[in-house]
Amino acid sequence: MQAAVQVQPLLQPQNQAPTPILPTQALAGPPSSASPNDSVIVHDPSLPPLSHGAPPPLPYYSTHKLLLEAMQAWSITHSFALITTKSYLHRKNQRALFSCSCADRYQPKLGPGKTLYRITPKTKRTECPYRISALNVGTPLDGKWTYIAPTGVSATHNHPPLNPRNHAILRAIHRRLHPEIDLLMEQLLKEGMPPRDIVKRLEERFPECQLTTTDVNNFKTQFVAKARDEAAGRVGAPESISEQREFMADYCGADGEDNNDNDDHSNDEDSYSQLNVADNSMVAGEKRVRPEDTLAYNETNKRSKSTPADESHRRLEEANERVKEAKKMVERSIAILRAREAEARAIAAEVKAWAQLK
DNA sequence: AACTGTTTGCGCCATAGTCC
DNA sequence: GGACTATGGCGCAAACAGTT
Repeated sequence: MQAAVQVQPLLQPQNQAPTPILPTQALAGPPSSASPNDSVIVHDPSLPPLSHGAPPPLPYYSTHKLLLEAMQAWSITHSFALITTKSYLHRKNQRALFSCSCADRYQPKLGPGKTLYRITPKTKRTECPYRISALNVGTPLDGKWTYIAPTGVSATHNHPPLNPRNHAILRAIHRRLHPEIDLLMEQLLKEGMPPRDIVKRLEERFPECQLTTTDVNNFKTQFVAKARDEAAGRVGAPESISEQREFMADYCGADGEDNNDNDDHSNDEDSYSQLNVADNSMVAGEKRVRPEDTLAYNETNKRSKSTPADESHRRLEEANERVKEAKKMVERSIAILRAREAEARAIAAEVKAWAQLK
């Protein structure tokens, strides 16, 4: 079993010159009289001024995701959120671009008569130029992720401080950094507590996250679906493709994808179909299954079948194998969850330490 | 070859509508 | 007024296309 990803120790201080902190007053925001319905980005005078410039020097991290989490922990204390907008290879080095969550431009939809229109005026996108380049100065296997301090316009925001109360990404980041929030929410839901009471309880325990009853209801929807799947016997396998790949990367020590660019993909079609027929849950190297592939496989499989008794025996063995795999996955999932909780606590401690140093 | 932009699909979340 | 549900916006990453 591969060891859980560890936060790398600080190898050396950042050698970039610290970015000058620009005036902390945010650029022109909506007028203070604007109602929440007029604009989503509403300036809340109770919030601290929006930070510009670079985060404090951070230790190296083994993955860009861990670096992002550390930066997110820093950003939410400065009333904005960072998201990954790009992840790519640059001269054999892995790089990623972290942007302010308001960075994107809202893309109007094409309406009747080919006229562009806005479906919703409630977009949180302001084309904010704030961005940070992250790069891996180590190897893909032994990552040493760090960042390049933003300068000039890239170090500024074009919107007021964000309030978690009306900015879902901030709340989502809080939840990611504090897995206890989800655990407590699950526990209270199991006890049958109504959403508004759950919100009150969570606010007492995690005042900074500012959850809403909608968050609780959305969590409840997932929670109920998960419980239904478990009752139906679908346990262990992560749901999304990215989770699946991440899970298998941790589980198998690989990235769940074909690492070798020169791999022969000629058998891919077969593997897609076999995965679909053999197991409804997702497995390593999961690829989406096209209906036509399933039909083609079923036809092929029908022709190659031996006696019904042999077939039943084979299916029983396969089923037993799948049960064993599912059990391993559940154990591994629990281990990963515990490791991530520890990471989140370590990151939070680092952020606190930086805040105190400041 | 390296880099950047666009498209696509999945899942999470917000909102509006409905019901109690 | 609050809970619940359906629907659509948006974050994110991968794949692909286009450009330098």
